[in-house]
Amino acid sequence: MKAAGSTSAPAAAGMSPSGGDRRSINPELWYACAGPLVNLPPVGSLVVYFPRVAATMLKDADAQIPNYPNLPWKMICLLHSVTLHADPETDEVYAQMTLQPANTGDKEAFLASDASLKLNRPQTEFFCKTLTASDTSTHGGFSVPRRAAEKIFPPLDFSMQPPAQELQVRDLHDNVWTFRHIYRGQPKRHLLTTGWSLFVSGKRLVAGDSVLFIRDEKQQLLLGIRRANRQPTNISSSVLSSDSMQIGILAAAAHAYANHSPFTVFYNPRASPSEFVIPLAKYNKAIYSNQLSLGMRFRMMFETEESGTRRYMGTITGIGDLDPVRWKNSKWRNLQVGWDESTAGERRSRVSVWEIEPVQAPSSSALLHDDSSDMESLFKKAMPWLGDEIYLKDSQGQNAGIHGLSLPDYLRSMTGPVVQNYSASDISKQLNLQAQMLQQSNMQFGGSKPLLQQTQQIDHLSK
Amino acid sequence: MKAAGSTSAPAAAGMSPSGGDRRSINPELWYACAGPLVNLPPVGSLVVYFPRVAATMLKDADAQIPNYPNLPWKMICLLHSVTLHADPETDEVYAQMTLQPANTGDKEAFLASDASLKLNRPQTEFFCKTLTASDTSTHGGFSVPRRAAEKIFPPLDFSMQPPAQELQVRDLHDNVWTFRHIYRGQPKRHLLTTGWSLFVSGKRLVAGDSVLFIRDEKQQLLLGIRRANRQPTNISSSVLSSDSMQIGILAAAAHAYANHSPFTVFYNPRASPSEFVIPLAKYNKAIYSNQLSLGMRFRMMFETEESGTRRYMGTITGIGDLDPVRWKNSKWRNLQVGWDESTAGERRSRVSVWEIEPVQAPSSSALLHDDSSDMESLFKKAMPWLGDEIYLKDSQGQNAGIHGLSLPDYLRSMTGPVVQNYSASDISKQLNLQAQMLQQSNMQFGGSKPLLQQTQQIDHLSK
DNA sequence: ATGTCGGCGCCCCGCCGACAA
DNA sequence: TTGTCGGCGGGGCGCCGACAT
Repeated sequence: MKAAGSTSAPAAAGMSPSGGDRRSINPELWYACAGPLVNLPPVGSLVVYFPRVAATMLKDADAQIPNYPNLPWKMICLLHSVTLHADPETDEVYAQMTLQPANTGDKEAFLASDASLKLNRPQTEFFCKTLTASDTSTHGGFSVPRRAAEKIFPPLDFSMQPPAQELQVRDLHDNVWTFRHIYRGQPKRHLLTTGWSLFVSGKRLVAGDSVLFIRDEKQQLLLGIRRANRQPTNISSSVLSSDSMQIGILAAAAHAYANHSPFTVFYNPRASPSEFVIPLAKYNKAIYSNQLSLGMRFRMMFETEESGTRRYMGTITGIGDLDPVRWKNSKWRNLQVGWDESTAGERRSRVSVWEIEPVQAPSSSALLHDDSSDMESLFKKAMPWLGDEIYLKDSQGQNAGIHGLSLPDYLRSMTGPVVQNYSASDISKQLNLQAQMLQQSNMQFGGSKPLLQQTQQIDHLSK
Repeated sequence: MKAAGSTSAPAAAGMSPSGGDRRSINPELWYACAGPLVNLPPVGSLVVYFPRVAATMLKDADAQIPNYPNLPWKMICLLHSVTLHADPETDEVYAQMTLQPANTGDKEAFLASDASLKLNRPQTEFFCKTLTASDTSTHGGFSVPRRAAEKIFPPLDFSMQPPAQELQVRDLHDNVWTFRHIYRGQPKRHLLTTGWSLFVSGKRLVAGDSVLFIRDEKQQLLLGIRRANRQPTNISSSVLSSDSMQIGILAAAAHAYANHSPFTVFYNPRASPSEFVIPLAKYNKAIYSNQLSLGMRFRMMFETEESGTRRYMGTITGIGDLDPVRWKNSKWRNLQVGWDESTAGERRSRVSVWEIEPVQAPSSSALLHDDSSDMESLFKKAMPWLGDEIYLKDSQGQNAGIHGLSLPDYLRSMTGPVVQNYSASDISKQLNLQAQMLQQSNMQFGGSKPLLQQTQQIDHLSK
């Protein structure tokens, strides 16, 4: 019974080449690796792209690079495509997005942008564990947290002594890893033994890195990794100076902006401290409906140790551009904040408006007690972003207003032929934002009626 | 005697952290890894930079990238600095160069460029071996070629049975590797045993990769690696699209060209099929003194399997730009050639003028039998590049001539105060090219007299 | 519930000469 | 001269429960 090595598990545990090299990444696994806060905008929607933020992600200093005066701080773009990737060496996940500078006159795209406000990332059963020294040493296997094993792994046959099974798990590149899953020890516990050390050495995992198992819709087991935050590996190696990379990002954006031509950006959710591609509707909503003031309370979502989420509360302590000269009117991270639970530099001291959720004083709402009577001001209050700065030619800080799309036009566009592609309930979901805000405005148009009809009525009234 | 494992070699063989992380790369080792043909121009010299070639190295296709009409095909630049690097992950060697667009009026720099025509890379005792399956398997050690061991390693004490010693070898990052060097077997041979497999796995070497040992001037052993040509790992991963990288290279060059500001380029000698930074004197000499014609015979240097050099002979079969439209007048690889020993696609079918050595018909020389009598035409023949296209504003193909530097001025500049920093013999070496050519022109100014004096005499005569 | 450790069996790493190319 | 192999000895990989937290 002590014959430890006499396991009948196949010796062929380990990586298998698995044919298709360029197969597409499993989105559920990609999102799981990217973390709970990541939510890519859908293809076909409008987004706000911050080229200078993207450039800054590479390298903070502003050395000998041109400043591209004709490149605006933000560009409104149509998101043509999103491709999910994983670095074959490191398994680092990243997304490739094709953007094209666009007019907000693209009605369908604007609706899609609104639609993206609902969470459209796949929600999958998963668990994530940070590897301990024991997990990564060559001395033993992987200790599976009890809840995790019961939730994700196929149930063991407890009539066996000890209960054990072989798990086949695919990684981001569709390589199959084989592990022996056994329930043993005193007290009893779930362990991955045979095959585990090959995985650790193959992926070059060290204590502090995380491993993550999910069960997809077909009950297949998948696994991904998240490396601990190491020192940011010097990007500028062997090919291109980081200066040239910054210039490349800025020049590519400037060229695309001037020609309305498509271009490509890369987004690495775990390496980038912040996003530089934001759904247009999310941006507009935040900019125009959050009444900002010093001392205002807000909540903001953060990722927890084990890939969960939790909200922290904070207070706005300052409003102003990060750098008054170079970042004038960028509106990116222009809020200075303090946190209720402050373990000093743990959380960022600057955030962007669209990252926070304002905390409403529960007793009163400015909108509720507003005595406006004419429809137009009601609209302005309900969808205030429609009036200002919806187009992108504001690189110098002046708002330019909507080009070629009046307020009634925009509303009519929502009921035009394009919208007919959506079912009424789809529209209802996509316009969820407006619906909530309209209802907040105390406009009694029919309670729970589909919003499409509401909008049609509004359209008529506003003529 | 069969006690194989009872070796007294320390078990601590392997990598040592070795403190200083950012210590500078050993130039001898760097050049050895770079290959026998690589010869970086010296700091302070003038070079010709081909921005579009540098961009093309990344990616061949010309997708959505702007064409930068104001960016010339070649830029004459002052080489401010050269830093040698090695990728910490792969040990791939590369160089970082700071360039600044310059006038050829910089006399000192022009001289330095001439000086660079002599081989200034360190010549070091070394050997290079391509690893066999046995060398990289876990079954055994490394079989050292006899000549190599005798030339590079410290001599063994052959009174021992068997003769053996411990070798301490530093890699590019100054990590120390310890190997047991033993002379044994029947027939006798040199082997590296203990410590070798740690090196192979640590560097992730596979059969086909090469390892390279050198003994530097202080009798220290150093080692480097050259990986076999694998498929070019997709550059555009996780940070930047290859489009943006191309744009970055072009825009950085264009910006620097417009502002005469310094910029940075990276040169990877083993990944780049060709150089895009050429000493100005080498370029000019090739362009203006090689009388090109169809059918002309030439020789060209190639790297051999084991890091040696050999010349192949070929014939010019065509003269013309690579792409008549996009690459008009680029002069880069504008020669179509055939090779005497042709194993089909083994050698490139297109080369640049400065890569080849024309084969002179030994019986006659156009210069020798020329009957020109006036000095000016003699100069034109001796240093023909002085008259034409020495400055860089020829992006559209027209030559622009020297700006602000007449022929006598240029010659006088060679004897001006700046030159006083060099000793007479230094100058003699640096002007080696001109010396040879002047002598070819049959100008009898004093035979072996230092060239500085020759030039002064010329300067007087030309007034 | 789970991280670390001592115990220990056996796999395979790695050193050896034989042999052939 | 040097690439590959069979032989084989022992170090360490890796499976086990004990024990602590």
